[in-house]
Amino acid sequence: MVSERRRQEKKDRIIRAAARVFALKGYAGTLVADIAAEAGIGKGTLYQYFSSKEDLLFAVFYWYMDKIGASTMVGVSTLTQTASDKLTALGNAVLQACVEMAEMYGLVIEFWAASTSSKIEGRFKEVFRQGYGQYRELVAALITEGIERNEFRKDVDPHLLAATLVGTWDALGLQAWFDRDFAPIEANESFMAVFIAGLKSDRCHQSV
Amino acid sequence: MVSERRRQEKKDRIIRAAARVFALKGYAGTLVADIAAEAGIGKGTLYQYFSSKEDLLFAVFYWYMDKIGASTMVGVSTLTQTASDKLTALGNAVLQACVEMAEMYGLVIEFWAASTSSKIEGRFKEVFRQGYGQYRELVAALITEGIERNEFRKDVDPHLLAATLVGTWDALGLQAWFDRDFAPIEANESFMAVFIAGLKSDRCHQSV
Amino acid sequence: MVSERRRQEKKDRIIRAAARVFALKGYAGTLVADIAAEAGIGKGTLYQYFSSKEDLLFAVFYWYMDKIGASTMVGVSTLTQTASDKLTALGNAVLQACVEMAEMYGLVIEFWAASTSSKIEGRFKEVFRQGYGQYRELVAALITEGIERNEFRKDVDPHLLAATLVGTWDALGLQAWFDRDFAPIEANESFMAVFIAGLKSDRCHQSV
Amino acid sequence: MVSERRRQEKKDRIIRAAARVFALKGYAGTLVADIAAEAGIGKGTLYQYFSSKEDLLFAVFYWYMDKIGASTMVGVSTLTQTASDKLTALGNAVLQACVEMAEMYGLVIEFWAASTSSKIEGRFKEVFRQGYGQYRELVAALITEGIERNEFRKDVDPHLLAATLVGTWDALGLQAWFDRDFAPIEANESFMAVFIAGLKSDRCHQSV
DNA sequence: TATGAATGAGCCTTCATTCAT
DNA sequence: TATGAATGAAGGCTCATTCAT
Repeated sequence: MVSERRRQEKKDRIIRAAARVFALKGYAGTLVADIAAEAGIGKGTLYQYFSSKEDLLFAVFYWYMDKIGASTMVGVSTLTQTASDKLTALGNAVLQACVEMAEMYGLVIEFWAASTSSKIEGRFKEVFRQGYGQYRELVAALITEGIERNEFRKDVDPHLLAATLVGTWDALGLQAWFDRDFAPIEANESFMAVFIAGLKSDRCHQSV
Repeated sequence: MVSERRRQEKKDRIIRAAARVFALKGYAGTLVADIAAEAGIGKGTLYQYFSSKEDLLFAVFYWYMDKIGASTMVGVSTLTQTASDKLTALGNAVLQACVEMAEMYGLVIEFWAASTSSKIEGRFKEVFRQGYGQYRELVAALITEGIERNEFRKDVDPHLLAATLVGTWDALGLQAWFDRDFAPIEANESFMAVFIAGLKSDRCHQSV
Repeated sequence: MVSERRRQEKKDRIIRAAARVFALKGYAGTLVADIAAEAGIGKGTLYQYFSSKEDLLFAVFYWYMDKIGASTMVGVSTLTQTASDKLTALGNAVLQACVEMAEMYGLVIEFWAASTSSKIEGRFKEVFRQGYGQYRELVAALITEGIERNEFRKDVDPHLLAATLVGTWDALGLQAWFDRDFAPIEANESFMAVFIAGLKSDRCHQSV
Repeated sequence: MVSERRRQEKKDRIIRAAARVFALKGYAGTLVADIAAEAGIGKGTLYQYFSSKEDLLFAVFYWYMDKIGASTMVGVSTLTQTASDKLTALGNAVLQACVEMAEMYGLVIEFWAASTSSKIEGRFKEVFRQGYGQYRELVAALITEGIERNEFRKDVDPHLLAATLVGTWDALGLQAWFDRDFAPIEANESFMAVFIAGLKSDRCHQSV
């Protein structure tokens, strides 16, 4: 029996190969043979590590969510002072990850599409919900922090805004994937300048 | 030969049936037989109106874009005074359309996913680009209008912001589809309050 | 929709084609494509009538049991006078059916083999049991009739003997299939002469 | 190189393991991995002793024929006086072997089924023919002996009867395998009482 | 024109066999 | 020698499309 470590490494290699192919051709458009070829292994070998094409999609999904989560968390953990800066930096970090994995973004769409297919809906939706949930919590916490620090106006609902912000970043990532000329970070900075100004505006008005 | 009018009516009926089924089961998960059954016709008949399943997806796509466009335009055409109000109202109109066609939103994902499939990528991407382009133009025009009316600060890039705003609304619609408890219009109003405050904030600062 | 009658006719044609191929090549050795070719239809068509290869094996099984049952019953229903004659004639009728369907006998072995495969064991075994059960009942009834008519000795167990007789005929059929030079009917007449003499022997001894 | 003896022992162990698994799951239903596991060796090791799965089936077949033959011969060699007793005892010995190896009987069916598969038909059929041939010869010899000893009537064909008797015992064995509640030896004694009475009946009639 | 029975290309998956260790 | 990971040929089944009615 080979070491568990070797096995896991091979699984990872297959997952990354599958991620590339799924992202490029979509789930339905991908042949198991394509993935095997991309991973440099035989078709049968793949089935020693994953029980089905669908199972492999799940594995790619979890891997991707982890990866994105890690990028985001790294971005956050290295944040500095003000809530404003943290928010902007968080968005940029997420979008930076999107840009760096541009060719992977197609995956997200495949995941959404897969969550439509009734058979597997449940498994995907739940993890999606959790992933986005954590993410939104993080953003909401930063907004709340800003409010408590008297940086932001007090009459906003952190959770509603967080949901929207997360959506915005998602959409910028999507757009960057769709149109490689689009610069999502630039757009985000431009946007955040306005948005954060809005978050601070109440203090401004109060000061008037 | 039946009248061209009758033929078009039947095509529409098939398109709407296909839209429902695609939205529910996804493109890959949909059988041509499902669509025929939903449309109340025979499988063979369908091929007298559309040359292939893919062709039908295109038809649904065009139909959907038109429909969304119309909703949006209706929303815009009934707008009132200030650019701020117009922007908020436009977003709400779009989201209202999303909510009303909630069960159709799955289509958008299918369209995105389809645009990944290399075979048909081109056709979709172009129409997508055009649709979103028009939409962004509209939003950018409203922002420009606000700037010119001295309603908004002058140091923003209307096109960048427009791209972001459109993305935000898209994302809220997606989230509403994904989580039926999510209230996108409420979220949008909360968000737009902040965002528009930000757009006006420069004037505020200037006035200080 | 075609008439139910046409559909049933086609099903029968497929079943007979499948029976020929299964008998010739065995279940495992048979390709679905072989059966389709033998039936003169496309592979896909077969699946409009049977949900799987295994399902088709069941259909062949039921068809075969019916057919054998019918032959047997016909043989019995036209029987004449004495229980001795009836028994011999029944055996001959069964073996006659075996000879006529010689190329089908392989099926029986496939059925037995299939009943080993755990997945389907239950379905087969039960019908087998019933089929053989009826058959044995019939033979036992004839022996009982012979006893009551004072044709046969009274100290025999009709059911035990019936089980054995049925087995004997089965085995002669098997042997005839295995070795085309073997004449099962001749063997059966030779055997039944002795066996029936044995059944009558007690009376003979008594008469001494 | 290990001793030839060790090698043969290991081969035997594999054969017995294969026999158990083939009998339980059938040839087609058995994975080579199952056999290896049952034999407590690796899959690859198996191929150092047998060149293929089919080859292993042949080995099991020869092993089984030997084993059955041995049982039978043991039964015969310990037989006593009269031909009647010898015949009954032989049948009982065979059936006793069947009962003792009940879980192995499935093998016989697999062998029959395998002999249907055109690829290997020849090899099996020949050995089957030989095995059954020897067996029938033995029975025919006993019947002839009975005739010569004036124990049995003279107007019977020993070979035809022998073929039938062997078939009967085979069928009783099959039935015992199929229905574990069936008592083949009891059935055989009941049957042989009648059959041997029939074989003696001519003398009776002559004496009248 | 409308139908759905017929079709077969295409693809996922299995598993006997090989081979590097 | 022993192993089990790797392999890919083979085959069951699906489903978009065609076609006879």
